[in-house]
Amino acid sequence: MLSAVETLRHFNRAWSQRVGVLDESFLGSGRPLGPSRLLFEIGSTPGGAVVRDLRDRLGLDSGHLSRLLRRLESEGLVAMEPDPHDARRRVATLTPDGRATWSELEDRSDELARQIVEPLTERQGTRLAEALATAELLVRAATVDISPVDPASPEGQSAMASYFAEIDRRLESGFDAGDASASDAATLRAPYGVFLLARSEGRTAACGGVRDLGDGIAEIKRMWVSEDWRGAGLGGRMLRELEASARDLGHTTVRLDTNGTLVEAIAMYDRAGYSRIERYNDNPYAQAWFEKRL
Amino acid sequence: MLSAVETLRHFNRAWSQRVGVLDESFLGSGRPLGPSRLLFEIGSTPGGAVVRDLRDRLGLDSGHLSRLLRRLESEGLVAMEPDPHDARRRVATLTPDGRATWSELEDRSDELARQIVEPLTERQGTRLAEALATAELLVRAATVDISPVDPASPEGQSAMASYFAEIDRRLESGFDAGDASASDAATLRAPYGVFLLARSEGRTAACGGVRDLGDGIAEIKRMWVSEDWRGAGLGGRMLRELEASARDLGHTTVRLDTNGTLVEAIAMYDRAGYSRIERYNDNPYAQAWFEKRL
DNA sequence: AGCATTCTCTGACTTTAGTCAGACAAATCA
DNA sequence: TGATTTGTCTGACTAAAGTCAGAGAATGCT
Repeated sequence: MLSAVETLRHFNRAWSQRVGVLDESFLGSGRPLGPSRLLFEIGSTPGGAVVRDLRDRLGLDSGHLSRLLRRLESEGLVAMEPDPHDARRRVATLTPDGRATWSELEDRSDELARQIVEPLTERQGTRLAEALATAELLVRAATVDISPVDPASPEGQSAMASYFAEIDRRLESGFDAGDASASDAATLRAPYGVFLLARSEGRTAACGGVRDLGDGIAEIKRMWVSEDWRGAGLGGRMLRELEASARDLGHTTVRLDTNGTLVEAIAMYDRAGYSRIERYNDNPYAQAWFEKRL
Repeated sequence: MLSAVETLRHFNRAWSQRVGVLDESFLGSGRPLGPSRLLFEIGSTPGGAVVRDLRDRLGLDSGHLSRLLRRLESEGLVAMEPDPHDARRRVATLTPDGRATWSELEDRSDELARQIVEPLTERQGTRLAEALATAELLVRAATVDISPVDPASPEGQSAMASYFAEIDRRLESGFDAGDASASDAATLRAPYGVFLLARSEGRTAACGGVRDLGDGIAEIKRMWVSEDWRGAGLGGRMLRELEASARDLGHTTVRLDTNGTLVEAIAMYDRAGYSRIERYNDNPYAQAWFEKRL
């Protein structure tokens, strides 16, 4: 039996040999690969793509990208206009011609995928799809970027809002956030707290905060994992990151509370080595309280 | 739920973004990508790589490849010498320096894979490895090349030998091939027969033959799937290809016989729409006889 | 208001990658 | 044995990719 690392290397080799190479030759027919990829990326970004983002996503040099854009522009495939919110930025959108070319690329890419799936029986195709979906979820989970953000920033606020919305949906009684997000903005930050965001491809996958309760005790709050990410172990990872942050901030114990409805959360805390303790706060929504020594 | 094609496209995107790109930047540090890949390939070929094979495997133009080799040679990483069996060919082998550089590439590639696996828990790592192994098997199976070969050719003979060896191993009574492979070489070929080989990366994955029994009836013989390929549905695909060949050769019915020990084979014939018939030959090793109208 | 920063773009390159024609030697086929 | 084919190599290119410095406008920060 091969180790996970070896299996991954094997797979990568086989995959890039079969699919990757085909992909390139398919995408870049007529046009060189660079412009094709760029066109594809612009077309896949609803509402037009900011040049800056394209640079990050494709990992291109700014001069290089600029020239590629100019090329697509002169071919009449994309149109550039300044970003209304920030006149330094420029937004690239597809012209009708560009959209047509984009569709061709789409079709070709579909065709390629079909070539792989087609020789398989239906059962095998399903098995393949399941395996790839699992692998994708795990690989994405392994590569999410977890880093601290300002809880008052737009990103932070929007993550917090997602958390409140879910709690409200899941608790029978509903949930009234009140001015919670304002107070969080004050407590979940340095010097004794932190608010972490897990991001993947610019989208928020999970969040969680640490605040100070005094006496070396920290409290984990607002922990939430996006629907798309359930089952990828992201909750566990976030929890570990939060604990590590609490330790770094000088706390020796972490506590947290939760509602009985959130069964997955409770199971996770048990697994992570938390023990149940007596009520330590007056949170009306809490029904279980946990603690773990760091 | 996404279709298999969509899932595959999704996966491909996520994979090449995370692993593929990293891969390139890892492999090609210091040296450009082309020479690195070449060096890697030469080092992964035991006993040195024939230039011709490298060209096929890497899909390079002969002039281009020649120059890349010259470059690695002048850096003292590879040594070229004529192939003793065919003085037109040249064989590239790594020098000690080349082997050291190769190991670095290996390590870096390992390191990359580890970066993906590491953030996962052990259970998740195992799940990922299983998913990738499944996916790899199926993708490989989907992309094997099945084509007719001369049963007397070295490749054909070696496939046949694998078949005989397995039968001998699996039948309690053992199996005496006798002059079977000589007579196969005569019957499993045009105008009324054929011998198909399934190849993947130059290695034989499966084989099977069709011969003429007269009266529009064909017989499928010597069907065999390599150990490495069990469970990938390659047997079923080979069977379908053989039936198609028989049809193309003008036959209207196919028959085959098998030993009772080969239970997977029997199950496959049942699934593929074959019905059991009376003994139609005097094969002493056969215990079950099947037929299917095309 | 002034200074540093961000964003995009152009100019002026260098490196890689890839193509095509043809030379030459060795092997294969008829 | 002579004509073909196969395999490698060089020459002479073109195209694509990528790098680096710096200009100029817009924004953010204090």
